[in-house]
Amino acid sequence: MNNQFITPDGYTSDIAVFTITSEQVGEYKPPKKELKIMLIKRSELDHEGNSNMEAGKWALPGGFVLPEETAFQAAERRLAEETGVEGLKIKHFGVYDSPGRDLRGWIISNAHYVTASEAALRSRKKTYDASEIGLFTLAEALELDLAFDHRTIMDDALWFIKKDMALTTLAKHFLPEEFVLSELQGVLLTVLDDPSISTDAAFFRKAPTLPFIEAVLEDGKPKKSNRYSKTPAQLYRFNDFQPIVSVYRNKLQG
Amino acid sequence: MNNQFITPDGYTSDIAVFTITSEQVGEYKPPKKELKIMLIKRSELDHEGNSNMEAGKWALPGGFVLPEETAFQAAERRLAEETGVEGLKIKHFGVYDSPGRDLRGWIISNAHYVTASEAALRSRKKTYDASEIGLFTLAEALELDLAFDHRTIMDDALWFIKKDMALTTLAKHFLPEEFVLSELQGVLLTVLDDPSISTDAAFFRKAPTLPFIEAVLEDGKPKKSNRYSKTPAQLYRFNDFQPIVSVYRNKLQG
DNA sequence: TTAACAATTAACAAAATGTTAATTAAAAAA
DNA sequence: TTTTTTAATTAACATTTTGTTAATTGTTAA
Repeated sequence: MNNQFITPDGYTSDIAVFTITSEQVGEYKPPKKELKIMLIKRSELDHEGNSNMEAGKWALPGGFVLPEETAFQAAERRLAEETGVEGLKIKHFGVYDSPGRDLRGWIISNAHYVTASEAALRSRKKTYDASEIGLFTLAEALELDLAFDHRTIMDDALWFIKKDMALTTLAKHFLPEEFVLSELQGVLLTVLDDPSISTDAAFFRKAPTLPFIEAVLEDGKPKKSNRYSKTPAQLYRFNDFQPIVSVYRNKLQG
Repeated sequence: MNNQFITPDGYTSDIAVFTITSEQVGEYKPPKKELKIMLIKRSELDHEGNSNMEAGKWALPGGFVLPEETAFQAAERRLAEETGVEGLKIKHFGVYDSPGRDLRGWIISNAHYVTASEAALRSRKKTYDASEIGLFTLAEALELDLAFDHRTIMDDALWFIKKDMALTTLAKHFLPEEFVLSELQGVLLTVLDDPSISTDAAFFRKAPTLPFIEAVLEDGKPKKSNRYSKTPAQLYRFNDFQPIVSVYRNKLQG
């Protein structure tokens, strides 16, 4: 087409990949869980040997969207290219288009977040070397001088993760297929600060009644695990129930 | 800059403007409220006299984003240009970038929704003639053959309106500064289907305890209105309380 | 006066939540 | 073998919230 429209200089897809790592803190103890974000270190030269903008800085993975794909597909493609993993939950959460955000020109970033289980993460580690890709706690990431406006994008992504963790069954994507309640609790507590979750008695009384998880059975008997405790703990899995909440129905916290 | 990146052919900002109209159904009765969307009819010729793509079809208002502004600012600008109204709540909710969505080329749409009170709507009507701009009920709008993928965008916008109406104090933007409970109830019922809202006894018992609204006082006395009833009804206003809900705290509906 | 009617309020039963204390099961120590 | 320890429950009960039905209130209009 002829240039009858004012056109941007580029359209990129950026991805904030989050995972929650488990650190064994002792035998028969629930592991310490922590939210981490995956960042890449921008190389000095691009594919064509030209020096790279913002080289050497840490940044969100991503790249230019191709004309025959959507930004969502580009995110899938880049994730597969960079991590070798497919099937992760990808969600668009914002667009970054402030003039001057990228010195290369008028470049629009379509931002996504991804929630990956530790298992997915493990296969990633095989495709990248540690000098180019890293997993950072949020505290660590806040110390870094990130490329472009990726600091803002990361902050916003975190906000969406928190919101979706509270409002949806997002926790599912950080957990194995079958999990015990303390694992769910641990995942939730990495981003949510709520006494009804952090108080064991309250959480363990309420959790088994949550309509979107169900106890796993084996030969008709409750399936239990000793992964994290001497006492066998009931295994649960998420079902397809989509919970709905409303500020006009439920008790509210500020 | 030189074209070292693959570039889109255009970047647009589209706006789904929603309002809730009140229809007087009788004296001393709560009016019938209905959600409506504002659409414009695409003219045959563009500003330069060339024939317009998708001419004659109804479409969301919007337009190309200029290089020195964000899509959000473009939405503000276009709204002001088209409706003469400023200060409306504008919210980004999605990006539409499927190849082929616009026959003119690779054009990315950054989509927003706007929630306008009827008052804001009234001033709009002065700046546009009825043949080019229209307010449609959602039922009416679904009958129309909308331009581009605006049907999809509109459907998605509606979904976000419903979600935000349930999860935030979005209703505020559809109401006057001071309102009676039946007005709030009416607004909510235009998009939410919930017995705890539609059942008068339940709603009127719960609503006065909602932390994000407060009774209006006048000279230290409750301020009341006879707008919609013979019995004076208490006036309320929204305060700044930001309610938080969670699927792990509250009773859930499917 | 009385009927009508939206807007409440009252009263009470039913559910859900918060909290403290007990119980359970298996490993590890004595 | 017995006891201790610890995470994972379960029990019990008080407190809050919610759902529901029935009454009350204040005003207009007949």
